[in-house]
Amino acid sequence: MHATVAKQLPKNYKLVYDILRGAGHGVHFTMGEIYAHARRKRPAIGFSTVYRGIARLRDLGWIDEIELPGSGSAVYELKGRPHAHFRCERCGEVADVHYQLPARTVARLAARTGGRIGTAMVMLRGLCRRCSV
Amino acid sequence: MHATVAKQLPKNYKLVYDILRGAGHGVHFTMGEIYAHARRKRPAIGFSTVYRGIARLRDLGWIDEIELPGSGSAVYELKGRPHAHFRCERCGEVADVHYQLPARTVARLAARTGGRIGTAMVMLRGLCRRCSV
DNA sequence: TCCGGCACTGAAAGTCATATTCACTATCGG
DNA sequence: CCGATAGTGAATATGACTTTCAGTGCCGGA
Repeated sequence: MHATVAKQLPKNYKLVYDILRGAGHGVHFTMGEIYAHARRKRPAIGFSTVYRGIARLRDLGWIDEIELPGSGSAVYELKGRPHAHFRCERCGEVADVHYQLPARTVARLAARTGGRIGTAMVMLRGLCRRCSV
Repeated sequence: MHATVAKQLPKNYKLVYDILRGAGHGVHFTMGEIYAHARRKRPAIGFSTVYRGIARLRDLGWIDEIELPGSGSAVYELKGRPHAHFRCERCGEVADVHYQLPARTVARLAARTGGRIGTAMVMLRGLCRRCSV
């Protein structure tokens, strides 16, 4: 994986990346949660550094930033294949859903709008299994 | 339509609704734009009143609030049938796209997550026709 | 080894779009 | 006319980023 390149990252940014990588795919963190984890490993680290680390990793394409409509804050996860997200309106939990709009559908929509579609995101909202009981 | 019920709205909320209704379907406004329009019609109106008007109309289900991932602010439009949104990454324009996830697909995803899916939103991002030249 | 520079850092301050609080005021059923 | 309730504008608070500032550290070249 990115190991060899990762070595060139400033150590604090690497620390941030390791938090996400350690959790694995499908685990989501808010900026605040990542900061909390980072402080546990390196108490003197500042919020700005974690923030800049996230920004760098996102720009490098190593992590995905998911903007949750209506939640006020974004969540981050290890870069993976495109997928949809489900957010429970009661507990706020965010779960990955293995689904993406068929390429054919996206192409059809692009033709209809006359522009170029870069990304298509699907956001599902409702009650998760636990909260819907 | 809602005419009879609309009469019961406080006049300032009705003013806000009329701005959206006057523009028709498929036209999007940010909170700030709505406030600007409102002031033109009633210069003494306060931001809070417009804000509360929007909140009320949204709760009544007369307008839709669309949270645009990564845009920092939501846009509002007259309530209509469910549809997807396309946002140009260059000019920021938001356009309606007549498409919604097939009910069958949503049902299949709900079964897979084990929860209940209330809404499914599709957000497309890319370059609009004018910006993609 | 010593130096110049640029990347990296933490704390603090700034931004921006809402949300909420406060002290009235207008309205409506009696 | 009255009291309760809803509506109002100004001001303030909030939350999540985002940028600025004043160093610090590290690296390649002389």
